[in-house]
Amino acid sequence: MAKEKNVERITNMEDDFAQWYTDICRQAELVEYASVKGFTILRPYGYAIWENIQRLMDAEFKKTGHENVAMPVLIPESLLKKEGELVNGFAPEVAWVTMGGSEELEERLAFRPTSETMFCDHWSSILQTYRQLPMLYNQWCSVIRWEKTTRPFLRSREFWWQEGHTIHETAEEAIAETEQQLNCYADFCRDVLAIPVVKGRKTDKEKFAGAEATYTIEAMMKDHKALQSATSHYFGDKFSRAYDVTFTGRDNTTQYPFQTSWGSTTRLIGAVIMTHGDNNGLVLPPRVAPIQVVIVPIAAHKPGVLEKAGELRDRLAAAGIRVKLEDSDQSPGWKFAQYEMKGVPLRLEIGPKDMEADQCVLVRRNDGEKLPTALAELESAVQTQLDTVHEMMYQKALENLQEHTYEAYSIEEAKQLQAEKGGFIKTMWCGDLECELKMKEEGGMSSRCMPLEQEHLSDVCPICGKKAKYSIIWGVAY
RNA sequence: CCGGGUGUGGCGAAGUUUGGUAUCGCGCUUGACUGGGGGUCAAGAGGCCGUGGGUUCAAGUCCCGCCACUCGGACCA
Repeated sequence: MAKEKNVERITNMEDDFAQWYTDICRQAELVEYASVKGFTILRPYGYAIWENIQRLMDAEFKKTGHENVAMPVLIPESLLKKEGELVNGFAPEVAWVTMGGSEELEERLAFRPTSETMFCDHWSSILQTYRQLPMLYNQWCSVIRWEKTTRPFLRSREFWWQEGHTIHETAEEAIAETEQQLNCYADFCRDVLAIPVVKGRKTDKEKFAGAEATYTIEAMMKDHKALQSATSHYFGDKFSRAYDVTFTGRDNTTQYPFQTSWGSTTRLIGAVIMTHGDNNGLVLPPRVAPIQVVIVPIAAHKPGVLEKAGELRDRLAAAGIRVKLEDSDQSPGWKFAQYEMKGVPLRLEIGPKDMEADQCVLVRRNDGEKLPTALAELESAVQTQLDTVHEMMYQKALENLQEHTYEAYSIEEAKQLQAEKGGFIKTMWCGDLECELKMKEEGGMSSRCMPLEQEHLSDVCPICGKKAKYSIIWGVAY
């Protein structure tokens, strides 16, 4: 048997899922801990995934007319305090700047935990007429929240994200924007990350501080826990009023615009890891994989092998595929294991035997299938396999989601299902906070969302027995 | 923030019970042979033992404080 080297340090996900996750983050060279507690460094390979997410998602935002801006990283305390709920929601986790050089500042400045206030402040100075509306802004940046417990990608004191902020003339338009962006996220997860999600609305308890409504997409990880993967908020005119953002309407009266915000973060990378990864390491969806095909030459010293491998690399690169020729002098077996750890969707093996037959061998990361492929049709075969891998990954994740979603008709049943199987538990709900708290306390689950696709499971809330208003999903969340 | 665990070359560990001047594997460097699942051999480089204090002739080892990471919980998106 071959000796195990690097991978021996990866914990099996069945033994300890949390440790498996941490091992992958480090072994696949995605992140490293910084010397500031709770902060992480995104290493080149991890950042490359984020760059692909940014590039593809940003293109979607642009299609619907959004423009990117850059706001200051610091927010004056007085400005942050103008909207009460937002302040209360974020107060425990705001970091402050109190010194400028050696001078104490007259007013302390908050590192942005989110930028609603900055956008509102800006709009209050530039908005004059309904003709300027809507304003559809987005920014890619990092924010700081002083979290107590941190984990790579899932929760850290600084994280990278995009935050969209828009204002509209009417409530209807703003609500439509909120829905559009939620759908944008859900489609992105499906089409780019191969992650199925449940779209829904948050309960009052779980919604964003200051929002009128918060919409969410919830994904299920391989350990059957829930991960909130993006959110979209409708604010009504609450912030507009708090920050005195006004415009002159069509009827020549002063009006407050209606506002939305929506965000997704590097947490999406955590979702990718826990949705697709296996005991050999990362499994990356082809559309965001920094390397889509790794070429491993076999017997590279034999005449013509490296030249042929280089030729194949050039052909694939010319076809727009992200390809890497692994021509180091490591053994082929080492390379196989290494690029499996890094989740590269396709491996291309080329050696003397292949060259005689004018073929190469493609190997899929997700299922290990080896596919002898004629060199003549390499580009199309690779493209087809990349699409196949994406589709297979999505289907597998969808099965996981569906097979671990259960219906419950009593709190005992919900409790038992969660304890024995985990996953999403669907019930009806009366809408009362007490029942939500009871489910948390007794069942150990928080509400994930009230799905947009509402179902009628029964007439009553299984927790209190009163008339049910909504169907709702419960789960243990990250 | 509460509770458990862990900090020893880049990584993983042994050594701590019984104090005596740091060991092993991997990785790294150089060279040769190899090459279709983590190859072989040879010669090398690399360590203020997380940190601050204390006890002692002597501390990786004993005592006290602190810090970081990690697992679980609470809090939180």
